[in-house]
Amino acid sequence: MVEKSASNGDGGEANKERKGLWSPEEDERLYSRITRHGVSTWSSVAQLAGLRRSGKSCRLRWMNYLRPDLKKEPISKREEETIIALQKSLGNRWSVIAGRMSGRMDNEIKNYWNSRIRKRQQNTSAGGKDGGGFPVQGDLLAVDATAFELSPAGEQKPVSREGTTEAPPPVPARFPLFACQLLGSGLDEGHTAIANAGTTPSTTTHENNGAGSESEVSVGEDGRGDHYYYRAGDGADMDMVHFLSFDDLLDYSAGNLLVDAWDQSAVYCTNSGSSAD
DNA sequence: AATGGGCCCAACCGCGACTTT
DNA sequence: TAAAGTCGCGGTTGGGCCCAT
Repeated sequence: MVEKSASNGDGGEANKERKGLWSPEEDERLYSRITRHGVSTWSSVAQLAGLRRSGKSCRLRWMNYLRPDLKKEPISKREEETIIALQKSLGNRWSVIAGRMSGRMDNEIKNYWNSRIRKRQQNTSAGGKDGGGFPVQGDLLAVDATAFELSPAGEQKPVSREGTTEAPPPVPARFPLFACQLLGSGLDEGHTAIANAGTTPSTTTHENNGAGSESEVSVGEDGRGDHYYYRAGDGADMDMVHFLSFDDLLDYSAGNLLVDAWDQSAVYCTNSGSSAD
């Protein structure tokens, strides 16, 4: 499908639209054009930059490759966990998932999912797990997607992804959100705690997407400042939980909550009812 | 060193949604 | 209100790289 441009050379038909891989010169033209003049419409960008590319192609190139805020490094384990969690909750809504991750584009996430995670999932299923074959212990379980769409007092306005200079929304000192990831066995799939914790310690309920039931948990500071503990009301079933600081959840450069922030260092055992270091 | 297979990723396509005229 | 233009999304493809043989 990807037609490796036979007419790459300038000696080709002048009006023919180019396809295939982008040359460094084309990248430079597009980058310069957008950084200096912004984007009115993508088709005009192509014209004004002197590119024989469709507006669509220009948009894709900018969004997936040239944008200065894109992360170039490989997707981390944390990001992978985030992708898994959000895909489970949101399905293949890659643009929405990408919108919740800093510096990643839908295409990249989609490719990552299709080439690695999905295959691993298939392998896991083939390996004897029934049903979804997913998740496995340690994975983030079924985040309630709506929990990540909290819009505190309308502070989160949509942010254009089109390379505009629009200022990000104001940053509250603390975001009233807390989340934790279950690491151990004992709870049904779907347990993820997302709690309002404007005043701590507080008590709230945790979501149970799988079974639909709720039980009470307590939420409070762990004494280190930014981390919060999570304890099931019955205090018996949960082996380990995984904590996030509020700050970790935020990524205001993207104007969205950042879920890619599981704090690997903050794992606590609560089986005995006491948090451990 | 050659080659074949698998994997990764860039980029295209089709289509629906949205905006403008 | 309808038509045309544009954008954005998800699915898919195929070239190139890497690794095992």
